[in-house]
Amino acid sequence: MTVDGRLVRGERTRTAVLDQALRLATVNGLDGLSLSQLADALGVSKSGLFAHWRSKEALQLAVIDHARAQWTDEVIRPALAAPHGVRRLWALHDRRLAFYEARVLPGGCFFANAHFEFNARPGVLRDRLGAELADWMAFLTRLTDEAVAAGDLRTGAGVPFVVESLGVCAVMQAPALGPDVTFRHARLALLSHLRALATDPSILPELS
Amino acid sequence: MTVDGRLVRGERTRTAVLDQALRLATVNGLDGLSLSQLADALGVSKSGLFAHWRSKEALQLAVIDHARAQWTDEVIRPALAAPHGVRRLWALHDRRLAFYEARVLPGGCFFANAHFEFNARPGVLRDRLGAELADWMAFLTRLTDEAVAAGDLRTGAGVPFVVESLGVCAVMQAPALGPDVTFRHARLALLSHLRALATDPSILPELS
DNA sequence: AATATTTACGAACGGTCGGTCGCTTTGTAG
DNA sequence: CTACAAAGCGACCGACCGTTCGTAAATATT
Repeated sequence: MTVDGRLVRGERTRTAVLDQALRLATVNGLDGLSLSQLADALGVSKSGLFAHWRSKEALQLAVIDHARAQWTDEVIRPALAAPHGVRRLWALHDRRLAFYEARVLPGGCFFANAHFEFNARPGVLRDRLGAELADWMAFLTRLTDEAVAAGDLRTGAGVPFVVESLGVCAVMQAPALGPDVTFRHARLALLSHLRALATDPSILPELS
Repeated sequence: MTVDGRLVRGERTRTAVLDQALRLATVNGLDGLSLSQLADALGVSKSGLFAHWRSKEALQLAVIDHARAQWTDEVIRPALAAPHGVRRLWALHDRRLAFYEARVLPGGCFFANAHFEFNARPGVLRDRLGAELADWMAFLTRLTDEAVAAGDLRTGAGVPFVVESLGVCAVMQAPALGPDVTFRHARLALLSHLRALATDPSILPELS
């Protein structure tokens, strides 16, 4: 069971390209992403990119996959370390905002940017992004339902929408209005919203 | 006191161009806006546009002005017809969502799209958009403060951020998750949030 | 009537875009 | 050693981009 050195090299290159492409896409847009700029930033040739993806659109779809994997690794998985219930919901929000604050992606949030970029441009990319959004909201709904089932929340109505709203608005406002005040608003707002619905508000943290 | 026929013609053209440019910008982005497409859509020549704006950037700045004027006319002014206090705050949210629902702009919300497009691209346009956002949040804060001063709300802390969050998230999700359910979520969420803070929740409407 | 200004046009420019083609290099397999 | 496949490159293509220039028509001023 040996490995093909050519394939591992290809895979390594592909990962490096997707990392850079993801970062560039958050700055210039998923469509504004230029293969020339991408190749230059990586020190490879533009035509070499076509050895890995047959078209720009194929690469864009791969970037979406890559972004989802990163989101899962750096936001969802850490949040799942929190105990079930409303604390896990809070952990997800907190972790998400920390992801934005750390400026992992120079353009803030890949998915938020992409949703707004493609919300009126029919095609494969928009359909794909729409499916990602539906998945994400379903996940938020599941966490909310679990918090209700665990007896942490009196009701979960509207909670997923509020969680998503505060996260999206925070990443939109942070560059213009300042990250500190913006993310603090986003945390305080969800804390107070969840506390108002919680059977035991004391299990939610106080902000320092 | 006669008028110069050349100037009125120019002004008429300028308005028509900005109308179309604003619509196109919400679809392809303020930067993705192409002068060729814009000229074709209007049946004028591309070079003719340079008689009115010296560069694409100058036109983009004019589009921002135009978008602000439209927002004032179609969202802010109608909302100001509501009585002072929390009802005016609600009217603003409701009117804003109605603006989105009516699909006045095919791409939903010019400013939300533009904020996400430029949040990592330094330059005149980003600075200008940032100033617009600060103005808008200051306006929301003023309306909130008035609602507190009128005795309608026990506290206004966090209210502007929540109002903005729900509006932005709604226009982001509507195309992918369906306008009806999305805007209903956005309305219910703010209603319940405001009612929880209201001294007299009954002055806020029930959703049919 | 002569002149100036505003509006608008067509043609052309240099530059960048996504994409193709033929080739070389690197590594695997028989 | 040979044959093959994956990775990667440089040159080139047509299309579109924002912009400039010279010009013409309409409308104003003198």
